[in-house]
This record gives sequence, structure tokens and C-alpha cells, in this order.
Amino acid sequence: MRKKKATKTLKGDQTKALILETALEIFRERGYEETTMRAIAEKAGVALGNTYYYFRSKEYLIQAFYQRLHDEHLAASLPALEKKETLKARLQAVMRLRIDVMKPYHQFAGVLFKTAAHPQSPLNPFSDESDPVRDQSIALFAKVVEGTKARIPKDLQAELPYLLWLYQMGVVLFWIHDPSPNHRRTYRLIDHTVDLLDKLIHLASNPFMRPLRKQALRLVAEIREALPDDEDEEQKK
Amino acid sequence: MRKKKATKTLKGDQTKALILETALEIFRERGYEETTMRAIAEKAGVALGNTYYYFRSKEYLIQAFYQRLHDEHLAASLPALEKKETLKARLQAVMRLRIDVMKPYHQFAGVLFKTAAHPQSPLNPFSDESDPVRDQSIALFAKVVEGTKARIPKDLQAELPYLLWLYQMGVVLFWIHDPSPNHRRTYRLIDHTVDLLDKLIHLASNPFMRPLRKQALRLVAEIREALPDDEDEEQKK
DNA sequence: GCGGTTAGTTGAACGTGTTCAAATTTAGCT
DNA sequence: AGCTAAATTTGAACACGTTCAACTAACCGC
Repeated sequence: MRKKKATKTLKGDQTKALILETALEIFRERGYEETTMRAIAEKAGVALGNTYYYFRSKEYLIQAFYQRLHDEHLAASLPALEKKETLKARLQAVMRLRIDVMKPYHQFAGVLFKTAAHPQSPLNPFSDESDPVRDQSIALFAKVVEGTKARIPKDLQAELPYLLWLYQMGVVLFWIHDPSPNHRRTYRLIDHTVDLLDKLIHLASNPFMRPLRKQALRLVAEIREALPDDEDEEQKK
Repeated sequence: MRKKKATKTLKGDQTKALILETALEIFRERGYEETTMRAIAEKAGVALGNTYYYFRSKEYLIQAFYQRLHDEHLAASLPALEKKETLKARLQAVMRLRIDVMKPYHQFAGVLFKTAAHPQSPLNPFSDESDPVRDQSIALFAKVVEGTKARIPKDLQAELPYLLWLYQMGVVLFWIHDPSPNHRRTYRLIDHTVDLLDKLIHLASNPFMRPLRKQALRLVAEIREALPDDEDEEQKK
């Protein structure tokens, strides 16, 4: 049913997609800073102002790109996860796929983190505007953890997806700075850190580690709770 | 005669300082994005172009600010360290002082991290341009570690300053997002994490943790080595 | 069809960071 | 003092992200 059904906002969706595709294309070729909004508009065959009708700013194009990245990552990860059983193998596969998916955008990806840590930026992964993609991303790591038979304490299991998501951000940050051919170093980093993480998780699951684990998890919960919504004070009226 | 004897670049230094002071002043009042280079130039009583003679770009003003922050932090930390003996107390004091020093710049500090993770940015803490202040900052944490009587294995002791510096970046990142009055939450976070870190360090120092510790430290060394100079591939023929 | 409302589109104009050739000041030398 | 080169200073010009009032196209109830 791909027919030309008179659905609403069809035209707009088309234009929006066109602009996004064009933008990503030029981003890939020339990087983010070197890509001007005028160039995007011209190549897409629309007026400059029109790009701002669909994307509030240049940064919002990255937000859209980020969502796209996740979709591809998820699509690649699901089949891979069906073939793996252990936590270690599953985590390794998902992390490697993340880099695979991002590969074409290596030089452009620098800006991902550029504003990622900026509180006011929509790119800030803790911001409300990032809610959907962040939650989806964490959900993927929940799948990684769920599918294993590893005996992990409930309290740790609950926070693990979030922690692994943070871990992923760290790996991506490393990858952005990694100039080694074919990103060999990043893949090696993944292998080594996954191995270590696997051991740490099992160590933390050991009964005699319980007090320390509890303390650490309480801390994580505290941080999580403090971060997401910076707009508490705006509750007026 | 005047005392303009050893006037090597006196005039220039004066102007540079004037511009920096003026910039920081407006940054504090209005934040980074809202401060225009024209406003800085005007308030400092110099021409717009002149600011670019002393600071290659607006971002470089932040670099200078960053150095200033460290100087103040160091000056505040040294006396405090003389009064503390244990690793835990020393680390806590230094971390709390960091926040104290940064306090006046809370809303402005967001941009610190904005480009901090951008590989091409001079603000990137791993970039060559950040070398001096980064090394000084790590050196401060070396002082924190050295002054204790805690029995820490050599291998860990060698990497600990760097790890604590990373930890500090994490805390500052949290602080930037922390809207709680008087940054209560950040101080609480420091207390809790310092407590936990202290326990972890002692745990990691336990002989039966040696293999895991070795593995983790090898990893840290690998990361450190990969990050600083992105120009390795030019060594190649 | 027709009028009116919404969705989509346009390009000129504005403010900003940055560049640069030229003007001016300073320092060193004879 | 006079001259030259370097250091400093200037402001106009440029490119870019963003805004906005006006325009056009699509749609809906009659």
C-alpha cells in the first residue's frame, strides 16, 4: 500500500525528509561546520527559510541524525543478539555494531559530542528533547542484559542498562578521537573493556560485595534522578 | 626617566589582560552566548579587530578562563591539603574547592563542556593546546595522592592522578546540570563519591585483586596513550 | 465552485564571529 | 633626531545562522 493516499501532511513530510537526506549527505562529505544552511537549501532545491520551517536550527538536524543512527543500530543489533547467549558476547556484538553504524560519519560525529554536554542544547543526551532516543537506546541495552542467563542481582540488573548506555557514550567519545586506520583501536578498546566489564559485573554480583554494590547503586540512582529534568522550577501556573 | 625599562611586550600584555578581564566580567553577567565580541571590545575600549589580535577566537577566551580557574583552584587547595592527612579527606577538600572556585561562573560554565569533547576544538581537554593546564591539573591530584600514608600499589598510584582528574571532569559535568540551590546536590555527590572511591581504591589495593587491577590499569594506559596525540599516523612513511 | 483557514514556501534583512589591508604607535638603531 | 621594522590598533567587509512578514498552495465545509 505505497500508493498515493491523500494522507495529511504528506507534502511536508516529503520536504522534511528531502532536507534531512540532503543535509546528511553534505555533512558526510564536508563535515558539519563546513556545511552551510544555504548549501543544504540550494542542493535540496528549497528556499533557505524553508529549512527552518522543518528544523528549528542547524543543531536539530543532528538530533534527527541521532535518531536515525539509533534506528540503524537497533536494526543491526536484533539479529545479532539472537545468535549470542552470554552477556559478554552480546555486549561485544552490540558495541561493535554501534561503531559499524557510525563509521560513515566519523569526521562529522565530532559535533555530536560538541554540544552533547551543553545543558541548554537539544543535543544534550539528558535533555527532554533527547528523551525518546535516549530511552530507546537504554532499552536496547536492557535487551542485552535480559537475554543472558547470567545470575545478576536484581538491583544491579535494574541499573545495568543505564550504566551500559553511559559506557557506550564513553566508547563513542573515544572513537571520535581515534585516528587509527579502520578504527582498529576502538574495536580493541571494546574487546578489552567488555572483557573487564564482564568480570566486574560478576565480581559485583558476588554476595560479599553486596554492601559496596548497594552503596554504588544508590549513588547511580541519585545521579540519574538529579539529571533529567532541569526545569523543576518552571512548575508555576 | 620612566620605568619602561624592561618593556618587552608590556603594552600588549596590558591590553590582553584588559580584554580578558572585560570578557570574563560580561560572561559572568550575561553568559557566553549572549556576550558579543563587539560588546567586549566596546566595554574594554578597543576596536573589535583588536580582540582577535590577542585571542584567535571567542573560544580562546574560554581557554584563558580555564587556566585562570586552575590557578585559583591550586591556590585554594595547597593550604587545605596541609591540614588533611587521609586520602579521603584530601580528595574531598580538593573537589569541594573546585566547585567553590567555579561557583561564580555556573551558568557560563555550560560552554566549558560544550566544545570540550570536540576533537578539533582548542577546548578539548586532550588537545595539545590544553596540555599545560591539563598537566597542571593532574599534578594537583598527584599531590592529593602523594601526601597520604595510604598503602597504594605503585601501578595504581601512577595512574591514580589521571583517573581522579577524569573523575573531577565528571563531577563538574554534573555540577553544570545541577540546578539545586547552592549546588547542594553536587556537594552531596562529592561526599558520596569520595567515600565510594576511597573504598574502591582500598579494594583495588588488596593483593587478591591484583590480576583484575593489572588488567584495568593496562586498559587505562592504552586509552591514555591513544588519546593525546592524534597525529600518530604521520609518523608513518 | 467559493471563501476561508491552515500548511508550506520565499527571500530579504539582521546580528554575530571572523578576516584583513591599511593606519598608527612603539622600539631599536645610527 | 631621524629612519625602519615590528608590534599594535582600526573599522569596514564578509559569510553564516537565524528571523520574519509576506506570499502561494492545499484543503475543507458549504
